[in-house]
Amino acid sequence: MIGPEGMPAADAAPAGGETVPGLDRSLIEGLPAFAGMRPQELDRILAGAHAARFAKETAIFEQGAEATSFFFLLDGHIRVVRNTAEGQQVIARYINAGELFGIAAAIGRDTYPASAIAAVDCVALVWPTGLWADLASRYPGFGAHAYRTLGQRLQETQNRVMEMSTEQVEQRVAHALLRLVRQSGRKVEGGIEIDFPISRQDIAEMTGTTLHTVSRLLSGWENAGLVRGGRQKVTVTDAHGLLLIAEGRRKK
Amino acid sequence: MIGPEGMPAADAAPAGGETVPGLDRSLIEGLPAFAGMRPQELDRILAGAHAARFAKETAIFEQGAEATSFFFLLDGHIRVVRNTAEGQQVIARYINAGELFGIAAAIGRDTYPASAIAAVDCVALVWPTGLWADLASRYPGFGAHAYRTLGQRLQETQNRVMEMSTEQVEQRVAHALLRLVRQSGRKVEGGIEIDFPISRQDIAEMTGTTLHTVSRLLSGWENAGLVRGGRQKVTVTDAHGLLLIAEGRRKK
DNA sequence: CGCTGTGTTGAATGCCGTCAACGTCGGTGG
DNA sequence: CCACCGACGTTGACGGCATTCAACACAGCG
Repeated sequence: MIGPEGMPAADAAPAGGETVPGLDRSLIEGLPAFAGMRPQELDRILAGAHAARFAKETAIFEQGAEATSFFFLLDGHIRVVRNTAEGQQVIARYINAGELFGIAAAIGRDTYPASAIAAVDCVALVWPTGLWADLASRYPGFGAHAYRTLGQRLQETQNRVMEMSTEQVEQRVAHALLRLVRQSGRKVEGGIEIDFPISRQDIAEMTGTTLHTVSRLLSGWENAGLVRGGRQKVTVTDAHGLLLIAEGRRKK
Repeated sequence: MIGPEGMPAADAAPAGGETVPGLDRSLIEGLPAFAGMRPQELDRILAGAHAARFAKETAIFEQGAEATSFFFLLDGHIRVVRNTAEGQQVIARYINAGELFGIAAAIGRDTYPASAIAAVDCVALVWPTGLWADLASRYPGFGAHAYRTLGQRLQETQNRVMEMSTEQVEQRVAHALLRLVRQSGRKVEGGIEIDFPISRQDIAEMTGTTLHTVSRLLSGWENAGLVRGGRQKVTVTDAHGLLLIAEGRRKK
């Protein structure tokens, strides 16, 4: 985990945050997105960025807004949300520390296709969109990593379409939980806990169901000893058992 | 439409087809994917490719196979299909003439994430995967177009997730039909026809439902004068009426 | 100490998947 | 050319899963 230590607080920062002088290359060196770069290249990349804090439950950018920046999450967890014309919302994915996000520029868009909400207090690097082409071409490894990320997200999204097409709600929720603990899990005694606050409603919006159904399923699983619930908290205590449900091979 | 005329037939070609000498740059000049390139650049790009024919209902590549090539569809329509572990299949999208496909290389994959099946007889340009990095960096416009395409597909896929999360089957099928006629429609008297053979089962696999439900819906819409059906054929006769259904604003 | 957001649980409705049977078209081979 | 056969399509009946409606419990916070 990348801590915000030494990061000057920029409370109530405007979207895009405030410029923070003296970003240290140790923040990003060794991370996959910046692999294989020499120290002075890292400095050059950081020279175009500033760091910003985003308080829990604030929007980092909004769906439909002009894509003025792209981001790299240093610390925290972000919820990417899409709103339908009718006002319903769907959670597209969660972003973890170490991932690029808001890279509309990379795919030639000029507005953000979704909103990004800080699930907890977050710290991110922010670059102006105009720097994308420059960075991607000057540091091919960086661009390649970004496009690989994009490809992975496309594939994950298609997996989700497949799940929604072929599986029952119970299996989809189980799959979603397993994905969450794999991508954002934190070991605690007795299981793996999802590392950020997540409500039944959130899980419902990830799986295309209702909070009622999610609540019922979690209650049942808790009785069966597969998970432990809590307010905006889920701990998986028997990942293997949950996998059986996810794959529809449960006994009953 | 780009015709296969003058294209030497390469029946029973292996995946990847047979090399066809003398590809003419007129095949691709003026197309968005190759916009802004000088004639000799087009020739250079074509020098690395060969053209191949793929007979209707044959596989151009298979999910999980090593990604040895990437493709540009000159003529025809391609069905991109993903298979679940349990043997069910889901149609990820259709590819039309003028689109790149099989670009696993662009996102750093070494196997194809889905299968590509020729929905009709097709003609495609084929490049070895190893040429991707070269082409994308030497001709930035080409790379940018490919990544834009990728981004559009990601967004379409996410739209589909939203539809499956928030809409009823009836609306999803209506949306799917509208998308098909918009992307692959051919004007006929009395409406717009989907330009390739498509069965009720295919539509079901696009929308996460069953052929029975699709059949019932199409029958109903035919009685209401919105579409005309046929064996592996659908013609939309009242796109506006269908849009009302798609958006859930139908009278009854 | 009340208010709001979150979570739980019961009951009823209904969409749509499943099962079943039949009809129809088109290609193929005799 | 015609008969056959398999793929595709239609329609009815039934039932189950999950949403919807409703009521209540509980926690955190001002």
